[in-house]
Amino acid sequence: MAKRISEAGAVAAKGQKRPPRDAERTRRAILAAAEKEFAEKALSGARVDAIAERAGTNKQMIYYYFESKEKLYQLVLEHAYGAMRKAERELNLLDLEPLQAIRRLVEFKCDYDFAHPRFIRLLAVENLQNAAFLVRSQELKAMHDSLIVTLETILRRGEERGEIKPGIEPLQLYITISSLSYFYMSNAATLSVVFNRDDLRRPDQFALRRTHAIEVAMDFVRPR
Amino acid sequence: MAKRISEAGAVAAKGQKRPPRDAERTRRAILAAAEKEFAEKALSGARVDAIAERAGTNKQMIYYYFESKEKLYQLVLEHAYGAMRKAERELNLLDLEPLQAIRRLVEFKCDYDFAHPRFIRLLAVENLQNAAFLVRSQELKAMHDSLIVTLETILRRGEERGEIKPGIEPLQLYITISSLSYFYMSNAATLSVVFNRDDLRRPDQFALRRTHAIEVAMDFVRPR
Amino acid sequence: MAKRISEAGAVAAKGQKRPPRDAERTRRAILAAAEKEFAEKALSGARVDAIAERAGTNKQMIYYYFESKEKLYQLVLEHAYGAMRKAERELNLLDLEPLQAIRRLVEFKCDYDFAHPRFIRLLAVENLQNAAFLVRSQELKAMHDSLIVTLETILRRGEERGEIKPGIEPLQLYITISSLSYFYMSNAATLSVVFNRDDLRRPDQFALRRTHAIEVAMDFVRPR
Amino acid sequence: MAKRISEAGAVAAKGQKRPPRDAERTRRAILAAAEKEFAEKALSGARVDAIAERAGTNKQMIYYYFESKEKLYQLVLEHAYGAMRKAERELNLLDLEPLQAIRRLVEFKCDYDFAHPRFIRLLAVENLQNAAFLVRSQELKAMHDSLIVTLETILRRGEERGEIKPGIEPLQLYITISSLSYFYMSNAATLSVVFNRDDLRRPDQFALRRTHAIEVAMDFVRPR
DNA sequence: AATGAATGAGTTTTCATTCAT
DNA sequence: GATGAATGAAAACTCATTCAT
Repeated sequence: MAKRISEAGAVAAKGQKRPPRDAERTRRAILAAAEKEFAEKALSGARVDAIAERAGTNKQMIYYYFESKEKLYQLVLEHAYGAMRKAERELNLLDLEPLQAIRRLVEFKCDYDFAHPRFIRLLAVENLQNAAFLVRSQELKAMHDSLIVTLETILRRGEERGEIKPGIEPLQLYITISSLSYFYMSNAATLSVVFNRDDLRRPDQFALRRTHAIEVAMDFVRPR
Repeated sequence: MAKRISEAGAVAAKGQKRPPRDAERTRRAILAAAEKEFAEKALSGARVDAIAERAGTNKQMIYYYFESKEKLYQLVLEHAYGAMRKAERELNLLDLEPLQAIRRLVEFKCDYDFAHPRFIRLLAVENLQNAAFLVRSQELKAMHDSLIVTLETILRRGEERGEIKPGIEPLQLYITISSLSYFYMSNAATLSVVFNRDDLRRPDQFALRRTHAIEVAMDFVRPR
Repeated sequence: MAKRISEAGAVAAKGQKRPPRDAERTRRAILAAAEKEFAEKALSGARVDAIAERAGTNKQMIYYYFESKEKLYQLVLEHAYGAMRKAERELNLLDLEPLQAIRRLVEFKCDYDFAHPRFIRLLAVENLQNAAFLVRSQELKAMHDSLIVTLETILRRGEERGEIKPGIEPLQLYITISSLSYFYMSNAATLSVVFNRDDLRRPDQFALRRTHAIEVAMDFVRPR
Repeated sequence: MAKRISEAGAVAAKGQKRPPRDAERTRRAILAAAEKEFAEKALSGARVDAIAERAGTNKQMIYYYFESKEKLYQLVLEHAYGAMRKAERELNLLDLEPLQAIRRLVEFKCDYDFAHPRFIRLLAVENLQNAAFLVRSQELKAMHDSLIVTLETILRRGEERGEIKPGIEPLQLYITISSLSYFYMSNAATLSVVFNRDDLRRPDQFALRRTHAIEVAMDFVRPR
């Protein structure tokens, strides 16, 4: 983008009044912009310039607040992943009946994945990088496997009451529940092309997926 | 890029002797190298230089044979996707009993995903690009939805015989079957970190996943 | 490009002190350097690196300020052509007697062509490109044919007074007047070789051309 | 241009039968193609690939017959320039009456320039290169200034008879006569844009130029 | 805290030329 | 004579990062 000397800086980016020197505001604007950019373009495809422009600020601010593109990515990833984990914990699944808890988890996964397409993309990006940045995150590693323990508890309770098929591995179940909506969302683009369906991401179509996912999960956990 | 002069010129990257001036061989070497590079680094992260080095040739050959990095990516994608579709078609599911057919499809998906990690990654890459290249591929669009028609036939047959639960949507079922192994493979990196399990990609662990996937699918399709 | 670290950063390529971080100065230095490079080597032969070096900056600044080599060329062309047109307008030919006006125009064309060899070359370059960039220039197209109207007025005035031969086409006259010095300057190199005259571009030799050109033009416009 | 292995060389370029192994034919095809390419794109912009394709042969033949791109350019230039000089000599101006000879020369220049736009362009190209290749051409330098001597003779004859204004410099006259059609042709592209006339190169328009050029030259040489 | 200017190291692509058959 | 394959050098352009104000 060529700079034109004369008009430089005369008018603010969006024409909205922006209070000058608001550190926190700038920081957040950069983080939000970075989330979009990284989700859309992956780490290697994201451009610092583009992030600055999206944030309505300039490149230097990114280095001022975040040190480097990679550090910024790391933070974005932690934010996105942490938010999902936080929401997951707030489900308080242990307060529900076993079957209700399973159903609730499936619903949550579906709703979250549908509502957070950028999270889905960031996760895909990070997996393509072999979780190189997730590994380094002390914060996220601390959240570890509490969910698996929770699921284990729920499954055992259900088994004892005869409401849940015995022998289910909590990790496998979690992965299956996650996959049911994640794959649909993460691969919607190619699925749309291959099956000539351009409506998969429409709410009404996703509702069908959600119903289906619940049925698959419940059919699996219920004893026959 | 290190220059190898003496012995290295004689011995190709993989230790096989490479006859000079063999167009077809060079072409294939580039395609194979590109598949690796694109699968590892995505389109934006892949380096033409790196592809050339991996192929034991120089980058100009890439332009000679493939015109551009993007055209090369397109071809790689078509090859990888086409190969999967071909294998899928060769299952001849219509020759099997309905339940056997469903089980066979799940097994195939698991085995294929496990055996072709680069295909999984290329698909993830392409989805991050919103299938921008798949859309342009006339070849792949032609393969369209024959599988969905096949699944529909199988499901109806099974319904009629009372072996399969009525009302199952073939597209939803296909997506579910696909997701069961795909998600496990595509997200193995982050799952490993989050659940502190560095063994998910080991064959024995994947075997557990495979068994689980079959059970989930069969529990879903069987009438209760 | 040699790295100058200590004192060399202070002193620019031409021995003039160059204040750092002076956008306007850098921009102008690039434009001036580009004019030279394009005039000498044409668009395809000009090197972005060479322009940067001539401007005492680095090539990235060229992209920063001008976006691309072609855009830079476009600007250089517009500058050079615009300057000539401006000078032409400032002749105020309508304020002169008809014959004086014609003579004045011939003198101007000679003087301008002789003083601006780079303009001559840029015009040749642009013509080799079939005026591809001039066509796109809104700015230059706006200057259009005011000169032809002016000439028409002068010719008609002269005709009425019996000072100018009737029936002269203003466009043909303008082209002829332009050609008399332009061709001499644009083709001086080959003429020098073919006629074994290495002095054609010397001021004294050009003065002969100028006198000759005036005579040709005046002989043509005067009634017999 | 990417090569597709399968179809390589199966069909000839234009589908016309081309006798294999005809050295002279290939040579000429390359020269003709090169003339077009160099005239269109100048030396730096011309592509060896493009010349080969235009000639319906391959790059290597160019090196086989002409050694290098520059040598090929040199030959093209010599051919084009030599042809013009040859035609000029064949005018046999000394056999005509002085005024007839001048008029004949103007007509010839106009007709030749109009009929040989590539020659005009090659000359412009060579002048942009400061006649670097013309200088090296022994062949062309040998043709030297015979024309100037001829003109001198004609002028003196005319002077003696009182048909031609005394004191005319033959070199200046030759340059003027050359410029009258050359400039019109060489700068037709920019003139068209600037004066909003897209018809300048049409035969009927050029005929007007020709008439005008003759009038300018004759008005100049005739005594008043 | 904010901004525009500057830079070094890449990255894709091009191109004249040569090699092998 | 003819052709396709191969290569080294350079070209335009990009991009993360830092400097100066």
